[in-house]
Amino acid sequence: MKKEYASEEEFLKDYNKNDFELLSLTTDILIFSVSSEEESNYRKTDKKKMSILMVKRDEYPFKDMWCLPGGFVDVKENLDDAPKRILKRETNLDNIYLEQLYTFGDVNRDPRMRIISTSYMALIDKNRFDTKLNPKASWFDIVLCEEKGNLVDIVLDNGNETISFTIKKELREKTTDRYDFKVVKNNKIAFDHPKVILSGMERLKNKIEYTDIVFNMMPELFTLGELQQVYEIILNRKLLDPAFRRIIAKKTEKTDIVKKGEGHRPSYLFRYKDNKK
Amino acid sequence: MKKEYASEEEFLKDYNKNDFELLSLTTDILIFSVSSEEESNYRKTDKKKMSILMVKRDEYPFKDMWCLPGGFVDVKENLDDAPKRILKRETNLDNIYLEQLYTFGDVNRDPRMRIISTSYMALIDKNRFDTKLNPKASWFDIVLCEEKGNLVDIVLDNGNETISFTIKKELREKTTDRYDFKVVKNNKIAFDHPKVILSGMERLKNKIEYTDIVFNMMPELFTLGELQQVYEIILNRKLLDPAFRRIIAKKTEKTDIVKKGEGHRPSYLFRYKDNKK
DNA sequence: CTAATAGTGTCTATTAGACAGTATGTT
DNA sequence: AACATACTGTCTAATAGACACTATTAG
Repeated sequence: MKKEYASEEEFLKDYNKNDFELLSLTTDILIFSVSSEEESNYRKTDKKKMSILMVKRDEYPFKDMWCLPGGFVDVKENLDDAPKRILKRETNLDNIYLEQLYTFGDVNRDPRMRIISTSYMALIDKNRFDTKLNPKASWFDIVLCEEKGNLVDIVLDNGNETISFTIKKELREKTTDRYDFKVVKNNKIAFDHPKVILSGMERLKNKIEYTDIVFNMMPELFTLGELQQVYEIILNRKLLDPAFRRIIAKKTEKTDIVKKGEGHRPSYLFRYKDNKK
Repeated sequence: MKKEYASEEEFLKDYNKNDFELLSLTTDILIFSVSSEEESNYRKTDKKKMSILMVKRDEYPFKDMWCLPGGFVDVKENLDDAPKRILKRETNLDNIYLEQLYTFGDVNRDPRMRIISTSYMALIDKNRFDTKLNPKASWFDIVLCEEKGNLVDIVLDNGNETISFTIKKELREKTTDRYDFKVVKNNKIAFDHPKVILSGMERLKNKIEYTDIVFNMMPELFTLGELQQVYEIILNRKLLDPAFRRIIAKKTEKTDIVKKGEGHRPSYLFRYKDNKK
C-alpha cells in the first residue's frame, strides 16, 4: 500500500535513499591545445598539431594505459564543478572554461562497477599556462587522423610513447543524431576514452564553423597563417587563402606588430576581436 | 599503504564498490510533436503548434505538478536504453529514436537526494502512434514562446491546464558554450525541467538547419505549406516562400497526390527524400 | 467574385571557390 | 637570386533575400 503524505516536507523526511539502486558518476576531461613541430628547413613555418592532455594510469584497472584526466563526482558538488576540481588535481591546470560534451553510460564501460561518465572539453593555449603539469600527465600530439569510409584512425604520440585507436562510425537508423561509435582497435587507451576523444574532435570540427571557440587555443597575438593552419588541422583539409581571410577578418583585429626573422616575408600579428555585444 | 596487485583480475576481486559515494541517475525524455488547431475560418489552414509530452506527478516531491516523463536508470541497463524503457512505462509510447540532449547535475535539483539526470529528446508525429497514452500523460501545446532581451517566456497548455516558466539566459564568460539557464519563474513544472525544455527547443532550432530531423515529426505525406509552418514555429520567424522551397526541394519528393477541399488552391503532397546514401 | 493558399520568375546582394598575381623578408 | 610565406585582385558560381506575379480552389 502506498503511504499518503500531507506535504512534501513529510514525504522527504520519510524518504529512503536506498530504495533505488545507486551507481557512480565520473567525469572525464578532454583538453585540446596546439603544439608546433620544429621544421628542419629554416624557411618553413613550424608545422602545427593538435594535442590532447592525457594521464598515465598507475592503478588498476587499465594500469599503465593512458586515459583522459577524470575522477568521481562528489555527492555534494555540482556536476559542472567536478571537472574543474578534478582537472586541477590530475594535471594541475586551473581556471579553464569547460563545456559539457556527452554522457557515456554503457553497462560495461568500467570493469569495477557501474560507472557513468559525463565528459567535458576545453581548448587552451598550453603555452599560456606556466603551471607545471603533474608528472603523470602528458600532452599527446595527434600525429595521424584519417577517415576511410566509416573507419577513423587516430594515432597519438607524446614523444615517448605512441598510442592509437580505430573507431567504426555506424550510422544510426531513423535519427539525425550522431553516429554510433564502435572501438574496433585500441592500443593502450583506457576505458571508452577513444570514443570521448573522437566525439570531442567532431564537436570541435562543427563548432569552429559557427563559434569563436578556436581563439581559446590561440596565443594573444598570432599571424593569419598560424590561425589558418589551426583551422586546417581541425577541419582536416586545406583552405584557400582569400576565402579564409575574408571569413576571419570579422573575428580578428590587425595590430601594427610585425613578426620578422622567419626566412620569408614578415607577417602582421593579429588578435581576437569579439563581436558579440 | 596502497596494496599492490599482480593483475587486473586480482584488483577487481578486491575492489570495494563502497569506497566511493554513490548517487542516483535518472533520465528525462523530451518528446516534441506538432498539433493543429482548427481554424474557424473555413478557408484558413489549421494553425500548427509545437507540443511537448508531459506527465502529471501523483507523488511527492512536486506532487500535482507536471514534468517530463522520466525515471531512474537501472544499474544493469545501458544509459541509452533507459529512456526507451521509461518512456514506454510512463506514456506507453514505443519505438522512438532518442538522442541525448544534456546532463543536468546541480546539487539541489532534486529535493530527495543527489540525483543527476541525463535528458534525451525525440521528434515524433503523434498521429502516427495509435497506442493509447497513459492517463497521467498529456500533450501540452507551446502556446507562447517569446524572447525579450535575455528572458525567454514559455507558456504551455494542454486544453485543461496552463503551465509556464521564464528563463534568464546568462552569457557565460570566456566560453563558446551555450548560455547558463536560470529559471526565474515557474508555474507548476517539476524539477529543473524548464531548463530541459528550453535546451531541447534550442537544440531543435539549430538542428533543423543542418539535419533532416524535422521530418520525424511530419506525417508520411504533407504539403509544403504545412512543412513551412513547422519550420516557422520552430525557428520562430516567417520564411519567404521561394527561398524555403529552394532549400526544401533537395529534401522532398513531389507525389502526384493532391490535397483538395481546403477552401483554396489545392496543393500537391510531398514526402521526405533521404539524400544520405 | 473573393479570400486564401499554391507555386513560379526574376532581379539583386552577398558569399564561396578558384586562380593568379604582387610583396617582402632571410639566407 | 631563390625560396617561402604574406597578402590582394578579380572573375565566376552558387546562394539568399526580396518582391511581384500567376494559378486554383471552395463558397
